Amino acid sequence: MADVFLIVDGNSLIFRAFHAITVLDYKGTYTNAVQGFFMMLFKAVREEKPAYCAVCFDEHAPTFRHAVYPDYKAGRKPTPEELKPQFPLIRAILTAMGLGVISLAGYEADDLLGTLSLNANREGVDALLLTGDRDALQLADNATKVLMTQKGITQTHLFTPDEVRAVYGFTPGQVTDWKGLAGDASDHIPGISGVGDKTAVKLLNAYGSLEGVLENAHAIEGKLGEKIRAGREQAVLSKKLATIQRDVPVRYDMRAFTLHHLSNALPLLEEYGLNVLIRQLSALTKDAPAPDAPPSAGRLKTVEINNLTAITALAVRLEQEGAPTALHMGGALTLYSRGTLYRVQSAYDLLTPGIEPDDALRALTPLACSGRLIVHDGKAAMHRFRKAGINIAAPFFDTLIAQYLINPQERSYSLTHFAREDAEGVYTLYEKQRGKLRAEGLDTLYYNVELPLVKVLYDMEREGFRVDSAVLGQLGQQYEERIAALREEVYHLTGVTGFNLNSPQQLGKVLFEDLGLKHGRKTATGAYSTDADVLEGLSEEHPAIDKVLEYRRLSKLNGTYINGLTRLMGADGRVRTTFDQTATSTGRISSNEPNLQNIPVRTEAGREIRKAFIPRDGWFLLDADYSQIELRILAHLSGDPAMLEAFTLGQDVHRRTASEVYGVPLDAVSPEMRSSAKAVNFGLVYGISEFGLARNIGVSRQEAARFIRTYFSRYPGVKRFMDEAVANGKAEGYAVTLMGRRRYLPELDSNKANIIDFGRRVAMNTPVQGTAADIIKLAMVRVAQMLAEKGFRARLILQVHDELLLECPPEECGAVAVLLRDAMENAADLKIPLVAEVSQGLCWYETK
DNA sequence: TGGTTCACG
DNA sequence: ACGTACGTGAACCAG
Repeated sequence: MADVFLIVDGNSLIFRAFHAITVLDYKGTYTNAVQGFFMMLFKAVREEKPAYCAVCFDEHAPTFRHAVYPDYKAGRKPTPEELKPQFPLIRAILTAMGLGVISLAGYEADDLLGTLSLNANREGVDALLLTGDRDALQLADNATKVLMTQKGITQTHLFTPDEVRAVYGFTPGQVTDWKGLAGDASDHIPGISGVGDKTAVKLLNAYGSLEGVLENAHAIEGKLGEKIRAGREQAVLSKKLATIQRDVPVRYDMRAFTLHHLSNALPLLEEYGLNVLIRQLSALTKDAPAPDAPPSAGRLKTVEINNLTAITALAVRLEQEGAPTALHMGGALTLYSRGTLYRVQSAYDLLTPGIEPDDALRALTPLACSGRLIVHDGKAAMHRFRKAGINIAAPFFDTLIAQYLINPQERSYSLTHFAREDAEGVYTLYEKQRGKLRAEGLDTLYYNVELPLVKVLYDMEREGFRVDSAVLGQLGQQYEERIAALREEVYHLTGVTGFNLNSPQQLGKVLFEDLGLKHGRKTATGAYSTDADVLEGLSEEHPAIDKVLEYRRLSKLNGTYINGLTRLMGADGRVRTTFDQTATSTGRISSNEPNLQNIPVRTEAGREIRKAFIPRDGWFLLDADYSQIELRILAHLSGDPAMLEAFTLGQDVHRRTASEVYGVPLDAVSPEMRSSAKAVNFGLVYGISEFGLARNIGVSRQEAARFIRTYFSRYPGVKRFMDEAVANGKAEGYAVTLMGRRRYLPELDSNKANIIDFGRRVAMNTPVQGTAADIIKLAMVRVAQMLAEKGFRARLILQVHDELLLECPPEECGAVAVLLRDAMENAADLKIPLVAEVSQGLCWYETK
């Protein structure tokens, strides 16, 4: 048996539903038509089990129609106020369900029914038309049946051609003739006045068609004959009005309108308190086959945007007040300017001048919930919709993220730099980027990692991190007391009172002029450097130095972390960072307002601050850390045998390096040797330079150079990798990560040695740091997906480059810890294992 | 606004 | 003879 395509006359059913069901008022929102409409739809789905389903809507082009037929449907009553807002809601629910929502300017729903059914038949698919409009009976044939609504909302009558004949006494082909003669008051088709249903049937039986009747009108006697002759023109026009067009130029993809995603609308139904529908839908989907694919990255690649008939692109530009300034929908452009939304062309009645921005966004719910949203900065759009009370789907395509992948080093990614600042611009940009991503091998990274990450980060931003302000306050008080004491000590010890210790300039003057200490480096601007490195070198020279260093450390902690964090705490006791997915040249994510990626940990005084970062009551924090991920990546990328072996054997990699470089057995490595070796390993990751290494471990440049030479003789694979990274960067013009992320290296073509050297270090560092970024991003997407799939309540709340933090209810901790570790360790398949360590605690301090 | 410093990976 | 370890963000000062 052929598949069935259920095609619904939306307008007809909605009006019927509205009048059939007593008006319901749910928190000020009328939903009676919504409920009635979906009850009818569900019944048809339940009984007829269609494979595909689309709902068609009228979309008038008033000027055109009125010019041709001035009196056309002039008597139509205006849509009741309580019904108007239910149209967009119904479209939103349908779209969320993944069903077709089809309309085209200048065409009525029945023309779309005629076209869609004919197209389906041509593909060997049967059509079932659900409508209350008897015009549709003309479409009945062997492959198209009509399910006509009767009284109320539950009774329907199934019409085949035979059934039409049995009930009405004429064939489907004669429906238009019949309408031409008898008219249809409900559809405002005049027909011939004085000719009713019965008479029309008799006339058709006698003469076959309207034309037959008119040709023989002269022979019809009496008053009837007069009326027919007088109504000739009316009749011809009426027949024309009743004739359904079957060649509407509408574009859509029937096969995309499966019934596998109906339950995606449950959140929306819940939001409007449509409990009856929730129950019916649950029953309906219980024994339905499983969806063909979860809503994941895979689906994103297969959806063809050109086949969509609904709105396809939306640009939301967020200004300071957060109002959208330009909205664009499926070829129709609407502009929002100074409090007024101007409609150029629109499918939505809600988009009229004077509308509130939030209402405009609500009108766009169908698109936003459809998973077909193309937007510049999807995460911001998700937040903006959420502010209007709407939870939208993850973006189908994010031009901001695409632009970042194409070149992660732009100064700014604001839309104006890349496209016209409206949705048409966004759409055009999308089309260009799609090809570019594919051409540059960035497809997989984009669709499997960066794009799905947008929603993961959105959820993390919404979640936030609970902070105990009492702990923070207490700590702040301790810091401040100590800071005040230190300030006085410095004034006393230096003999200079009242200068600003926070001013490097003033401090430099006191230390290097007043006290005459010998200055170290100078800064780029020629001032005395007073940074910690320099001061530590002077520690023995003057007792004030150590006090200054401690003052600096505590001021930092108090200013940035105690005061800064307190300022940014929400009313619910949580801080919410903003993750920036386009901030770094290497692929890392950054965090700001507040930056939660630089909360102190290295010193005990600072680490205390982590005691203020806590889970919600009764829950735990889970903290998962990659162990030495960058060195593991370096080992993988270089293939160096000694380095690979260190990780294969599970050795302490810095100790192994020391053993190699100093030529001593592993157990003969002293802490100092290990420390120097560790600095070398860091240096390698950063793109080694003798100068940098020398400065970092405090040896001469010559010694550092010898150190590096020795290292490379022990790790020739690493040496080869570094040389090749630079050579490849020079040849290709960019550095590349394991997953294909690029960073361009114009520095290598500079004629300044220092710039070229910088380019060389970047060429060496980017593949390492960038690959680590690729890997943890993929792990985040997988963790989020697995938590959702398994229905865990645990959620991601923070990423710190090689570390993931989750908030987790106690009963899930064991299972989630395992899931986390697995996801992180299997996010990439390297020549050596990736290792992630998970710990659990009641504050961030405890998880270390 | 840019410079300096310092918190993190 | 340069100026440098790679990648960030925030606070503060100076102009």
